[in-house]
This record gives sequence, structure tokens and C-alpha cells, in this order.
Amino acid sequence: MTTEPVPPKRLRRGTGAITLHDVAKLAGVAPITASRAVNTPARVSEDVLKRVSLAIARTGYVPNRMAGGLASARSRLVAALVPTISGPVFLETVRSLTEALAEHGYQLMLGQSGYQGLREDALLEAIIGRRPDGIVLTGIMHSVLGRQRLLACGIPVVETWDLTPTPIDMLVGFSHVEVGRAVAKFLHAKGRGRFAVVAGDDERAMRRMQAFRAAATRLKLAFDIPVVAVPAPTTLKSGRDALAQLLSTHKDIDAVFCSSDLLALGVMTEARVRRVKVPQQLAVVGFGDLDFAADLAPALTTVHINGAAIGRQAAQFIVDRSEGREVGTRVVDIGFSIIERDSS
Amino acid sequence: MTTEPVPPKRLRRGTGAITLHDVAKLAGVAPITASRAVNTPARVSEDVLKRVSLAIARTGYVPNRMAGGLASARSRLVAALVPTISGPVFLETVRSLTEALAEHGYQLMLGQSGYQGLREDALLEAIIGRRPDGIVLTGIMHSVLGRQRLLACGIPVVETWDLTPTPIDMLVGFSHVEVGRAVAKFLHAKGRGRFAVVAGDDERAMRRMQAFRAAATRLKLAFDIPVVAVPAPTTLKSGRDALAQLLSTHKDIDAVFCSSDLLALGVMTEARVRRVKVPQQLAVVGFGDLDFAADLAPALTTVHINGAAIGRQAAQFIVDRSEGREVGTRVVDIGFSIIERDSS
DNA sequence: GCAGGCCATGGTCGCGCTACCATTTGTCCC
DNA sequence: GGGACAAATGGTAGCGCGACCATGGCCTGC
Repeated sequence: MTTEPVPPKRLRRGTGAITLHDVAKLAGVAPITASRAVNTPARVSEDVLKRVSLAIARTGYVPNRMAGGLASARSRLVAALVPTISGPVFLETVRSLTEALAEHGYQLMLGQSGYQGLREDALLEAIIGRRPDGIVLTGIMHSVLGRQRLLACGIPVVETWDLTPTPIDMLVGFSHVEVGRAVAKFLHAKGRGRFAVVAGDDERAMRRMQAFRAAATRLKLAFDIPVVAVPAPTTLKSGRDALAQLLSTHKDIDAVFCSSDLLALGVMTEARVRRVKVPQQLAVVGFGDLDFAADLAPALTTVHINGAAIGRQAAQFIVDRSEGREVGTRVVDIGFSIIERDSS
Repeated sequence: MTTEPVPPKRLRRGTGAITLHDVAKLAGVAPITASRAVNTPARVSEDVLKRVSLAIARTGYVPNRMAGGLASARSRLVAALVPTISGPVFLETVRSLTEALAEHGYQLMLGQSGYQGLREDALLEAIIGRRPDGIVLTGIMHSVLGRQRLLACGIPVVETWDLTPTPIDMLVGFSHVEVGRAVAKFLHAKGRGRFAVVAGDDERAMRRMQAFRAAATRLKLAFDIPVVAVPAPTTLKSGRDALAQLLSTHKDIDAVFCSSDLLALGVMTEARVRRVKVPQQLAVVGFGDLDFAADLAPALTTVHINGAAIGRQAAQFIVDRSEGREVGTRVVDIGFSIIERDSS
């Protein structure tokens, strides 16, 4: 009577899911060959490819990307950080980013940095822990510590929606200073002279506002431009309240530059209620050109930003870098345009 | 002269990043002890904890979650599928979902199923390949094949924004049929009798519309209720166009039920342009209670859905399941409420 | 005094996959 | 004909971590 010498195989049972091993066995090839059939089909014979494909179809095999990522040090994961997804501004960027990445076999991880929750530090740690192939920062001004950390870990970073003189790595954006200047010039050219600003209290909106005021001053509009700062994210209500406040102290303003289309809608709503005629008595300019802007009554004059293009370019940057193609230019100015409609 | 017998260590160099090994060495403990210091600090002595913490701080160690996920078969990744992130409806849900998950150490992966891009099948494969600990479906009616696939792979699934009789797994939503009925009763109680509907052509909006019509019929409103279907995602422009179309064929309508607040804003905008008084001549009811609804002029009567609560509950479901707590009830009806404002 | 238990710590192994190197076979050219 | 070379396939060894089991020290209770 022989004792059973066979040690218990598989001390730790796996998840029970089909693995590449199973597929390889079924196809009658070595695991590594099955791997090649999946990842680089051009490198295996037609016969092997056919057998492996059949085995995959039969078993319903889905490669485990965690294991693949660990082995190859490429996660095919990209993290996107936004202040909050609720604000409609970055939506188009996130949408096109997700889509463009998916087309290249990458997945998007969403992180929200803004508004308490957990500290930026913890969020960064959670993200870096996944070893993403890239990080897209949209509308975020990282702390010095955060910047250092990102630099240190060597993950490609794309900053978006801004143009800074000292990018961490790559950059897709436009100049907020130029926007402020352009809007001031635009309103001046339309014959307006008594400007006001309603702006969210985020850093970029503030920069547009500063540039707007500076340009207005250069245009010899000595009038001191009143500014109402509202908390970000901006809302329609903030816009209404802001106009009410403005009119209570500066009855004679004839143009308002709002830091978002939602604020602009609020301003126009309040103006209508108060029977202040837009654009006759008051010109209103928004920012963002959200899809409702064109169809308001009156249609909203606003600054158009191609958010989808920003997302696409960011995806391209990261995919290129991740696949070893050196990207020549690391900074793309996507520009902006003032869309003149009826509100100005 | 002795030959050098030492084989070249580390044939494959790692990424060069700090690993738990390095931390353990620096702290003078075994790797597994360092692991415990990180994951279950209660199980190590204070002395060890202190030394490991110091080593982590000194090296800037960030645990590799891919490796951890592979070893423990828990990815701490949750996938959320939405038709598109651009529609503002699900934003609050995605926001609160991301936040709630982050608080428990989980990350959100975003997938967009709608609108060409890549086939639902490919998207599912990409998601399953990551072995997420849960999948949240929001506003999605999966194909039979998709449902089977999800069932087969054993990943916890939470369907949201709906209440179906045959959930795949878990469910957080509300009854669209009840919404339709409630709005019909509400408008009837307000003395309206000549209803119309403007609805996005997605399945849930259609269900609300059907229930609305059926309820109106039961209320003896013999009037045949005209319906304008607009493509999803809904826009302000669609709303304007829809009202124009309605008024051209049914001048005598006195109430419009819109399948989104954006549509309602469009309807109200068009009404204002045509000098149709809201609510005197025309009552308008929206759906979603987006943050601008309360502050429009007139303020919009609409159906409030607590999108954030849906996200939180979905996160809770998945975290509980993933951590081995059996969830008792798998279906949560989050309900809805009609917020009466000035537009009705 | 010693069995039994608990606590802190460590060793070993493998999660599922791919990088790297080795081997086999076929093919070409001089 | 034989060496050079390329194409196809396989073997081995990890990637970085945590599950599992083992060990040793200490305390408790009879």
C-alpha cells in the first residue's frame, strides 16, 4: 500500500477564473505562446492564432490586466484629477479623454481633489499606488509638495486648461490672461465702457479677471471695475445674487464679464426680472460656451474653449509617451475664441 | 583563482521604485511585518510601527496596489458605466460615488457606454480585465449578452437610477412609472387638463412618459396627449424646438412635462420668446432638479431625485460586499419628490 | 511545573502575467 | 554543404505583494 506522496497542489486557490494557462493548455501551446497570440498576433503562426482564438472563445477568457500590468510595468490606467466632476466646465474634456483613451486600450481613473473629502496628499497616494501610465490634471493648481511628488515618481503628467510658464511635464491649455484681455477689447469695441466682473473664486477665473481689468485700464477706462467674487463651483444663483449686488452699488454698469456660462445665465435671469434689458442696457459675456449658451434668449456671447480637443490632445500625449514615442513639443496652446451672439 | 559562481541577480530590473522590501530592510524587519505595519497596524508592536513609519517617510514609499490586488484578489477598483458623462443628470451620482469610494480606499474607473466609440462588448472586456470589486451601472440597459457576461464573471453589480423587476444583482433607484403617474396627478390637481410631453428618447424617459399618459387617461383627460421625442442627451435647444413644434399643432396645451430640467429650460425660454406666459398659460415641469432649477425665473417645478444618495448607497453596497459583509436587502428605492415652484 | 493559549514576527509560496534568453526548425546564399 | 540568419516556440524567472502556516516567547491556570 503506497502512501499518497502528492502534495496538495495549489495551496492558495486562485479566483477560479480562467487564466492564460488554461487557454494555452486547451490550445495545446505553451502559456507564453498564448500570450503572444493575444498581444502580438503577428508573431505567431496562423495555426496557433486560430487555435488560441478558439480556446479563448470557448472559455470566455478575459486577460487579467492587473497581472499583466505588474509583469510589464505598464498599467494602461490613466488618472484624471478634477476639482469636482459636478462643475460642467471640464465635462467635455473628461468625456473626450475617456473616449480617446479607451480607443487605445487605456482606462480612466477619476479623482476629485477639491473640497475637503480627503487630503490632496491621500488622493495623490491612492493614485500613484495604482502606477498609472499618466496623470491628467484639469483645472488644478497643485501644491508645491504635490508637484514635487509627481515629479519624483516619474509618471507622465499633463496639465490642462491653463498655460503656465513652468509646467510639471506636458501641457494643453490656453492663456487666461489673453482671454481677459480679449474680452475687454471686445466689449470696448462694442462701445461699452463701464465694466463689471462676476467671477468664481478659483485661481484661473481670478487671472482672467485681473487681465480683464488691466486691459480695461489700458483702454483708458478709468472707471474702477467692480468685481463680485463668488464661490466655485459657480451657479446660476450666484450669478443672480451677484448682479443684484452689483446693481445696488453700481447702477451705471453697461457690461458684465462672467467667469462661467452658468453665472452669465444667472446674470441674464436677474437682469430680466429687474427689467434691465440685455443687451441694450447691459452686455453679458460668459465663459465656456456650454451647449445651452447658443440657444438662450438672448443667445449668450461667450468665450469658446474646445474642451474636447484638450481631452484628445492630453490622451495623445500620454499614449505616445507610454508607448515610447518621444513627444516633440510638450506644450500645446489650444486657443479660444469669442463667440459673438445677442447678449453683447 | 576561483571562478565567480554568483549568478547575475535581478535579471529583470524592476521599475527601480521603492518596494516594501526596501522599507522592511531599512526598518530592520521582515517584509511581511512591514506589510502588516502598513495594512493592519494594530497587529504589530509600537516599536515596529514606529520604525516602519519612519522608513516609509524616509523613502517616500507608496505601496503598489496592482501587486497587492493581484496577491489578494481584491483590486479596490470600482467601475462606473454611464451612457456619457456629458449629460448633467448622473453627475451628482458619479461625484458622490467617487467620493464615498475614495473614503474607503477604493478608486473609480469611468466607462462611457453610449454613442458608438467602441462596442459595449469591448468596453465590458476592458472593465472585467481589471477585475474590479464592483460595477455600477447608471442609466444603462444592458444587452442580454452583457447581462449574462456580468452575471458570469461574479463581480458585484449595482444598477442605479431605475427599479427593474429583474435586477442583475443589486439595485438603487426609483420607479419611473411612479414619477410619470405622480406628475400627471400633480398637474391635474393644479387644474390643468391639456397635457403634452417632451421627452428624450432613452428608455427610462419613455417609461415615465407612458405612465404619465396612462395616468392622464385614467383621470378622464380624454384629450390625446401629444409627445415630442428628442434625441438623448437632451439639450436646451431640443426643448425650444419641441415647444415650437407642439404649439404649431396643439395651440391649446396648458401643461408640459419635460424629461429633463434642461428641456424644461428650453421650453420656458421658447415660451417667453413667444409671449406664452408660464405658469399662467402653460405649466412646465422638469425632471432632475439640477441646481439651476430653483433659481430660474420663474423657478422650475420639477421632480427631485437625490442623485448623491444613489451614489453613496451604491458605494456602500459594493464596499460591504467586497469586505465580506452580506448585504441584507439588495434593492433600495430611493424615491423622488415633486418640488413645486413657480412654473406650475 | 507544564499544557494550552495568545501575541508578535517570520518564511514560503504563488496571484497571472510578461521580459528575457534559449532552442528548434526552416531558409537562404555563397 | 555548411554556416548565417530569421521565424516560431518554449523555459525560466520574476513583477511586488499578501495568504497561509510556522515559530518562539510570554502569560495564564491548575
